[in-house]
Amino acid sequence: MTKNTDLKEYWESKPRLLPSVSIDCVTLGFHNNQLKVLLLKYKNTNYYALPGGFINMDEDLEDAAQRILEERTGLRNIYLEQFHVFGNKSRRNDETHKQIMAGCGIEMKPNNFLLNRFISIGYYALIDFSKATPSPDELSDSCEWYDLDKIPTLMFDHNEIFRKALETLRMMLDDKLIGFNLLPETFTMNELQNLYETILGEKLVRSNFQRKMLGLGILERIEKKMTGAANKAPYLYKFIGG
Amino acid sequence: MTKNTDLKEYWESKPRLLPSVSIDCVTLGFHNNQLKVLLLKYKNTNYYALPGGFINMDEDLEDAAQRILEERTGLRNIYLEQFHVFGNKSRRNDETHKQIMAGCGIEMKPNNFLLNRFISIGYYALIDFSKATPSPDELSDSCEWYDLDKIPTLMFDHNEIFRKALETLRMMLDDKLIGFNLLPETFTMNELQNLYETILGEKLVRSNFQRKMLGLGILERIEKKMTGAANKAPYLYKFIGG
DNA sequence: AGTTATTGTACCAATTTGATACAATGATAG
DNA sequence: CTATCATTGTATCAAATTGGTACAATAACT
Repeated sequence: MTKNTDLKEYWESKPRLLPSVSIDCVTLGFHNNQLKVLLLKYKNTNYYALPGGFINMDEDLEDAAQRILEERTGLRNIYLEQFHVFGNKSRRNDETHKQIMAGCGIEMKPNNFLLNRFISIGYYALIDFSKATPSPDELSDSCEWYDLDKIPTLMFDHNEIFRKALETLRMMLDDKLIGFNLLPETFTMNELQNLYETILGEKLVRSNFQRKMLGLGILERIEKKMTGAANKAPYLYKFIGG
Repeated sequence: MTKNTDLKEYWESKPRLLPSVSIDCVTLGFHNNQLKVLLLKYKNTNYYALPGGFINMDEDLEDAAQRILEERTGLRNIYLEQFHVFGNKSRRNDETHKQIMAGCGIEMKPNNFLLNRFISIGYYALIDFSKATPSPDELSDSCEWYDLDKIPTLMFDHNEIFRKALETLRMMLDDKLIGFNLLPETFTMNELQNLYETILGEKLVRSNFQRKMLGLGILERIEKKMTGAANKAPYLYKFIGG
């Protein structure tokens, strides 16, 4: 499905989708001590957007979100959490839609289903950066990681959706112990602390952080990690859930 | 709109509604030291349900929830909070729907829009029990308060929706200081404590609770409340938001 | 062997929380 | 009019948690 004629057919003869409802995913990864978010750029436009999609008629909401994210990251069974529904009546914009489709060489008829009103269910996804292989969809020519302080202006209300996701993540971080989803199997205490500091946006005192994490009883100490640096080698830890 | 013919017309010629999306409200009040939830009972059936409704095409989500609740309680500008979207593909049941409509003397055609798949956005509402005047909708013959330990089996997944609402409320109670919405303008510290204990489902130590609440700096002490009981009279407090 | 930077942990002060105690106070009973 | 009673507002102290500093251990480099 790369030729425009195929695309056009695809978008006009969509399989049966749940009307009015879409999903947008705030997909976070952690790399080089930086929190990153996955964004699409639509072909031949300057529109950036969160990865998203629609729900098949015979598909549970959560399954739809998993499917959408698998298509963008290659990963299955992603940690994700619903955080808010965005449902203002004028959150979307017909002109933007038309330009995006035009960028793919598709002319949108006035009765195209995409021009109807949609609400969007926001999910945030926490994934292991090193395992994901981002790939764009049919309408976009890039799907890439962006540092949180370098997020461009996104289409519609996607900046607001992102903001709300981060706010929710911050609130849930201690409560649900979800940070580990952003790290590989094994990690050092320093990496874990950097992750927490990045999400919370504040410095933490090292010794207290270590005490707190070890006190939770959810970390298994694996072995020493010889870094090659001129200092004591840190332990590697593993998350033991439950 | 009380005659069946009118009703039938109403349900078959609905104004333009957002397809696939409904709203269900977990409406809580506090009375006689008991937390209570508002439930409907459909006419001539044994089906109980959370108050709910649909979204008009030109209506924001939040406004729709406010409208639905105003219709059931007579109150405007209710404190409410979105807490989850329930979107399993088989969360609703055609047979149940038909029975409910049949209870109102309406025969549902197979293509009735109500028989399509719907997702439901859950809102919880906290209201001043003494100010609400519950009133049933066209399909139900009662709209009443139920003690939390006397909730009947509800239709579809409404018991699950209720459970999730209460779980969310418990988590948010301290964080967002929302409990005050369940009390009248003025209240005693004892009433406030009873409310907290009921929501959290656990006893709290009186002196510590008082210290904590006063320490928040959001309570204004109004005057003594002479109760007529053989003891020291408590102060009345008022919530000062922000 | 000495230097260096970072790690794991110990330690103490400050703060918060849990639990008990007690004086103050409206009403009632004698 | 005084004694009694139940509940309120507040004080107090111990226990637990958190914030901040210190220090020995150690892997690699000089």
